[in-house]
Amino acid sequence: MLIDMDYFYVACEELRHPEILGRPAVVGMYPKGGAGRGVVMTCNYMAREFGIRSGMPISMAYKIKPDAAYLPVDFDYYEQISGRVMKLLKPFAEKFEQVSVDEAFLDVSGKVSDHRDAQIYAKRIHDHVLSEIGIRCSIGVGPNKLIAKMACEKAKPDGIKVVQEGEVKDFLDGLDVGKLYGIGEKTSERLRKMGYGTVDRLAKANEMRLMDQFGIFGHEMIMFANGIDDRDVTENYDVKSIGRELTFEHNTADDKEVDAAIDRLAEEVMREVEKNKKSFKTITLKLRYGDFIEHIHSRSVRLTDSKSTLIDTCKELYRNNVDRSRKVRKLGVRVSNLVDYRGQRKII
DNA sequence: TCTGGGGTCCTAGGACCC
DNA sequence: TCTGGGGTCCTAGGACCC
Repeated sequence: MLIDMDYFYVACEELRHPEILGRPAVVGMYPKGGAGRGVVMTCNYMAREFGIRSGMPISMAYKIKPDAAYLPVDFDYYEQISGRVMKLLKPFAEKFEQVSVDEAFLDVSGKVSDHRDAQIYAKRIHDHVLSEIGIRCSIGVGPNKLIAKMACEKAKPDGIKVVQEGEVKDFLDGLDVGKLYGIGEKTSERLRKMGYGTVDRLAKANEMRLMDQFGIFGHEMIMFANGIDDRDVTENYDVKSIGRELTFEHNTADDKEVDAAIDRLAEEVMREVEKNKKSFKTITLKLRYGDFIEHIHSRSVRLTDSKSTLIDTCKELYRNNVDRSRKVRKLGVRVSNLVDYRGQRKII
């Protein structure tokens, strides 16, 4: 089962701002009355009726619907609600895997006997979340993660869709390849050019030809196109990297401004690193220039948990690599190669 | 209309070691 | 004189997902 909260961020805002209920509403990064440089993160279905979509520049949404409710993102608040939802969901599953703030896989293989049973079980979960938290969700049920996930897409909003083993082929046939999980814009364009525009065509594709073009991914795509997915629902997930980024209000070439941003980002990264009790080895600085081209610069150091090492390394990476002929739009700081930090002992 | 931020995984070349 | 194969780690870039 894949359970996905409907328009989660806006739904959270509706909980604490009931006055926006019944209005088109948008949660976005830096809304600033439509003047900010952010995008729509989530919008409710009323806003979607006007053509507003997540990922759309907030300025565009504002032109379409200036009188919608625009709210700034508050990740801490959404995570708090998310924690309550996940705690409610967990007992319904034999194995439970949270995949994002608003999504989780539940292995319920031993809890239900057939598809009717699954439908009833899913409805119980849906109603429980609605009554306890006040948020609606959509639920997809299938023989594996891939089908559950894609069934959930069909179920949205506020619905339940069960796809049985024998229905998988019918469910996938005729679907655009871009709808298949893991196949985005670039890959679907390439597949279309090769004559594999639909999932059923991809399912029967020449494997050698696909692997020649895409490597192991070519094999995986064919498996997915045939509805085959043997990924397990994995309970204990370990974070692999921690990062923070920010977009400047105006593109900049000012070292003082960049340094201040590095200080801030490093501060937040370290807070998260400490919360997760990790040390790190690799430091990555990301630069996006005014022309939208991104570059990353990284360096591995001795295993450390020191904020000053993080800050100094980032500033060095910046000075050694920045292209002075362009201005910087966005800056990112990330640490990876994480190792569990053991107790109070300093790692030398 | 002008484009966010949090992540994961894969690839490929080069350095280095045995 | 010209030359191996296996493996790991590092860096940079890119696709994708939510």
